[in-house]
Amino acid sequence: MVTKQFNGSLDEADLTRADSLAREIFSDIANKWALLIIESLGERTLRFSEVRAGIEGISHKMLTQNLRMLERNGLVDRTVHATVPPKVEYTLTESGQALRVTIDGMCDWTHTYLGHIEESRRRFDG
Amino acid sequence: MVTKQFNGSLDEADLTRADSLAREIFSDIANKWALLIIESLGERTLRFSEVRAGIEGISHKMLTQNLRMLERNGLVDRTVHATVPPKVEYTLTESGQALRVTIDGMCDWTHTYLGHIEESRRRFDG
DNA sequence: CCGTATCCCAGTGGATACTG
DNA sequence: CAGTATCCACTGGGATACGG
Repeated sequence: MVTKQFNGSLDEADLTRADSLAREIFSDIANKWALLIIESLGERTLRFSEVRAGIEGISHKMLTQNLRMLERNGLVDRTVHATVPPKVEYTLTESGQALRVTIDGMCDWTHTYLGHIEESRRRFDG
Repeated sequence: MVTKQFNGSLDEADLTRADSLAREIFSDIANKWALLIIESLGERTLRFSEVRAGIEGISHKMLTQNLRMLERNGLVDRTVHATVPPKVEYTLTESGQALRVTIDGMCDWTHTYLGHIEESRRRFDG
């Protein structure tokens, strides 16, 4: 980008691009299944079927779709073992681990405020 | 719950209930719009229309719906000023603030790994 | 076992209009 | 200005089947 040679910082077009990219990534990742998959993988390496078993209610399709998305964004590594039957393993990358830490925070939050939330719901619903 | 008097910990039924509740809360909150609303509110108090202006692409309906949900779960306070025209203000509660901290973490993460992600996508798509 | 493709329905969410 | 309701297009996501 030509304007960069005139100043060290990003120009407006770059900022816009970076923002919209950030927003796109956020939209990819800020969904229930993606977060649950990351949380479920944790520090382990799991097979497709094991991830599936660990997440109640996720369909085959949603799991595939989200794992692909996470792989594309570099959050999980996918290893195919050329055996019969095939065996495919998933594991979090460094960036995946980094995100997991923040998701752990969300989970902790949920448990910390469970009581508050239940009570708030009762008040609201009544 | 009767069994509680026999031991200090939660019985199985309670655990199941707490888990499914936690899961339900997680499903409520782990969606793009809810997270963006919380992040956008930050430490400020904003009117409905101001929140809307701050979040590109959110529809009137989605904003209302998510604000209601957040209010119900006790993450935002809603104050109606009985003026003409009406003025409704939203602000994060203590629990909302606590969750915001973890969402800030996700945003930081996004910006930290922006480069990694872009490159990973290029590799994947090619 | 894992992945992709196809079909199909239910529910999400946008647009619009009306109320307080 | 904010909320609710109605309508409807659309797609998200489940079920299923087949391929590697």
